[in-house]
Amino acid sequence: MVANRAAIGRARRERTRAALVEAALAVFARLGPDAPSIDDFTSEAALARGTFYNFFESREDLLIAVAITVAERIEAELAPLRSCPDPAERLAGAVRGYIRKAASDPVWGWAVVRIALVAAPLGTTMRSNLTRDLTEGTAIGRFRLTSVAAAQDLVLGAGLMGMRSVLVGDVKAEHAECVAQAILMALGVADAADVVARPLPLM
Amino acid sequence: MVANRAAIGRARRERTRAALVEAALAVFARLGPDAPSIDDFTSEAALARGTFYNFFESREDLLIAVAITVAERIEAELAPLRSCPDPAERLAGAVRGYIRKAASDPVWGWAVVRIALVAAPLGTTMRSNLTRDLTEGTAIGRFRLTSVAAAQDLVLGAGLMGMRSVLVGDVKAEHAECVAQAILMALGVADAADVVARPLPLM
DNA sequence: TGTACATCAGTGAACGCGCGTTCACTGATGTAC
DNA sequence: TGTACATCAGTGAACGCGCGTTCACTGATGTAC
Repeated sequence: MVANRAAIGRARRERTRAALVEAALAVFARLGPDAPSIDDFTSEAALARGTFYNFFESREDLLIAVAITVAERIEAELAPLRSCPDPAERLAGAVRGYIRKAASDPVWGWAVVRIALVAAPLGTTMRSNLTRDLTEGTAIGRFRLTSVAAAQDLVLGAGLMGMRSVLVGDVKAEHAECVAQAILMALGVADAADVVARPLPLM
Repeated sequence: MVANRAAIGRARRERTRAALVEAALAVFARLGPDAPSIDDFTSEAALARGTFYNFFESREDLLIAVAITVAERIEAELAPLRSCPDPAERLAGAVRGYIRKAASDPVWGWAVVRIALVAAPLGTTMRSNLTRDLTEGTAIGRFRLTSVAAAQDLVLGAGLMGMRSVLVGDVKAEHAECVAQAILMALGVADAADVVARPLPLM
């Protein structure tokens, strides 16, 4: 019994908060950002309704917390990819990683598909690496683009729809690679097929 | 006073229903598919709340009616495009048409962006012409695809994100053409830039 | 032409459930002596 | 070591508003004579 009361209390609070966020992730994945009630979250987490207000001010607030968690989870898995020198491989790897993770963790996948365009922290995270890869790839002549904004729309839109198809389920196993390859072709990458054939360096 | 009562009543009902659908279009565009209340629709249309139930059974029901209207509106404008012999030009023209219409009619545009993936009639309409163009274009060697499903995801996803960017507003005037060109490149169309440079045959 | 009647689209008050929000309380756990 | 006390995370009953849904009614308009 060395730890003092304050630290123990903080740890307990932190665990409860995490349970609430995890439950909310599942609820948002199932119902989208606007439909769920406060009770949906707390009963999913097996907590009393009043507990919600010990941690969050509004549903919006909780949505942001979920978006941060969802983003952190995939970015951690994709970390090894960031050290790859080829922007084309990094970009394609990220697309493949997101789609593959949607397939292996559908709750996470549905959460992303449902909230990515609504919850700022998630959308921002996805865009930041993308912008870097696009500008660097253009600078070194790896990509040929008419417009960075259009390329962003294409990568993000195709990626999200790719995740969605995998989640709905009527699609073959290499869907992630097919989508990634089509995206690289749009960016003017001649060896798109080769880049996509390489193994993914995941955590 | 030749028309009989029944016909007059039907016409009046039809006008009221149309007003409700039009109001709902604006409300869904503003709030998305799940957030609005019944009162949001009727007060937007300046009708009594009870009137809603004279025409629709549920919000879901109204959403479907809106989706049909939204789809019909753009398909009518794009009708001349369907007689074009080149599937690449048809597909690119549809993408350009959707994005350009989002720019010129933002209420329509936001409605599409918000409900396309949720309301079946709209998504189905968008997919049906797309599938036809993709399979025909592949058959005659105009497109080179690794996967039709991946190409569908790419076109639909990029198109919707392109519309969204135009609606959010931080994008240049030829965004529609840039997105369409990138999509054609993804489909292996060598003369993508030329195809996209041609004038759009709209109604 | 004028009047009395019939129809029915649209109204809005009323009901009651669901849900957001509050807050006095519980009981688990650490601390003092 | 044992007991009394303090803290505070989590509880859940209670309140009341918002909103979905119903339904008796209104009044505009067509029809009969």
